[in-house]
Amino acid sequence: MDEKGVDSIMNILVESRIRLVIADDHEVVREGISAILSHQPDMRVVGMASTGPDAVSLCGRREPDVALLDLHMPQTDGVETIKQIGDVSPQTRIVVVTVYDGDEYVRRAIKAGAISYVLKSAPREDLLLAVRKAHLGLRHLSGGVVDGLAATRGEPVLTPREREVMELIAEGLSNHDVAVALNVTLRTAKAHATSIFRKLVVTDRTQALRVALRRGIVRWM
Amino acid sequence: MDEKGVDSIMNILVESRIRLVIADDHEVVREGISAILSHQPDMRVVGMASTGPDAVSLCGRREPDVALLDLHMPQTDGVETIKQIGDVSPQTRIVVVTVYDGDEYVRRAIKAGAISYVLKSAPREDLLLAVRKAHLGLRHLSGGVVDGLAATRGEPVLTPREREVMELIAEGLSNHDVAVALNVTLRTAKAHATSIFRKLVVTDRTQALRVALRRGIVRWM
DNA sequence: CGCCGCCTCCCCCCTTCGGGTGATGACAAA
DNA sequence: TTTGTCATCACCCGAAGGGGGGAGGCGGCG
Repeated sequence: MDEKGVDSIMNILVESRIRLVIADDHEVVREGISAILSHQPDMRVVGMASTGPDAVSLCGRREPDVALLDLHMPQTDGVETIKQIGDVSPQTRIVVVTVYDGDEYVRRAIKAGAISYVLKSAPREDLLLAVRKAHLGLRHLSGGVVDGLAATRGEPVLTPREREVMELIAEGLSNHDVAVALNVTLRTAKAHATSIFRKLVVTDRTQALRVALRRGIVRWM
Repeated sequence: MDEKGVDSIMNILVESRIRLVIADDHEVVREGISAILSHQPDMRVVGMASTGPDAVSLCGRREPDVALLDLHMPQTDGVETIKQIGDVSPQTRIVVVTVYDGDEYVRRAIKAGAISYVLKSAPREDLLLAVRKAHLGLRHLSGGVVDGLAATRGEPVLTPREREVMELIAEGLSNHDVAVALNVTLRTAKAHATSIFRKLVVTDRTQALRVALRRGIVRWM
């Protein structure tokens, strides 16, 4: 093979690399993911962002094959960001990379359009596999995530109204204040609370807050 | 200057680099910190660990100038790890690198022997500055951390017993169960709870849990 | 020494919470 | 249509939570 042939093959290889965008508010994490991925011969990081809106506009401009996205960024609703990226760059597969393994986070992210969910604590193989599978349109979930989902499978899910009440409880509101906030009577607020406690298998609002935080039913800051 | 001269100067430079150990349970974070620091001409990463005990033994073997330590690692008490590193490698300066900005975390880490406290969300300059200052024995705190400490300065501090009660409350125990757990009467448990609520400026245990989590008075998982 | 903070316990009082049980209308799926 | 879920509201009632005040022992500290 002559020089030209090698060159064109090289070009094809470079051009066919998986084009990646990384979005995370922690610089060390961006650098870490970038360091791991950009050493892969079949991958290429084409942009990084540190906020949700930046990530959206970046994906709109670069239209990457895969976007790695942290759900938790300041002034950013992770789920909303996923949807917006889907709007501006429909062919981009979104891999959520985060520390949260609450099953509600996973559920919502997947529902919003994310194809995969990888934990920051996962080994790098997991991350690499998720990216490559995502590029092929295949779903991939970190081990811990799958366990979490399996453990809660079949468990009752909070209704929208109940989740709303749960969020107010998580903010420290009493049943009375919840009732006022939602423009319902105290009885109704209590009924929702009781239903929530039953579903979360707890006996009071403090325990409910614990479970809701762990499960990702309410977000923390 | 001849070749040999250049070589020996290079050797001196390399040998005089700040020797670093990185401990974090998230591989992407380890890689990120490593990527940022190892590109600095005056720094050199001599080891990485992913658990507290590993970090301790690693510091014992390598005796680095600076150890970057995440407070939150599985099966690991961050404060205890700091103390142990101080024991096995007294000349190592410990820089805590973490996501938590609760002032109690900072207080405890500093008290246990950490010289600095940097947030993962801080810009890389902050991290680099902290490492260089730590090497010189100078304290450095991330901006957000300083604010957090300033905001709570002069505020009442929970007594040891109160913190103990707060932790039980955070685990979802009722006043009665707290009393049983601590082998005191219900009145005493309630008295502690009341005192805690007054100090945290809240009206009930659910709000107390919120504040305690945010302030780092109790740890989450 | 006296003072103060901490921990312990006690009293009374009222509010809030949570369980049990039941009911209504709305709306959607089968 | 029947069935089911959801959201709303209701009653009773015991348990728990929380505020107020007070008090004794104990240890540190000026």
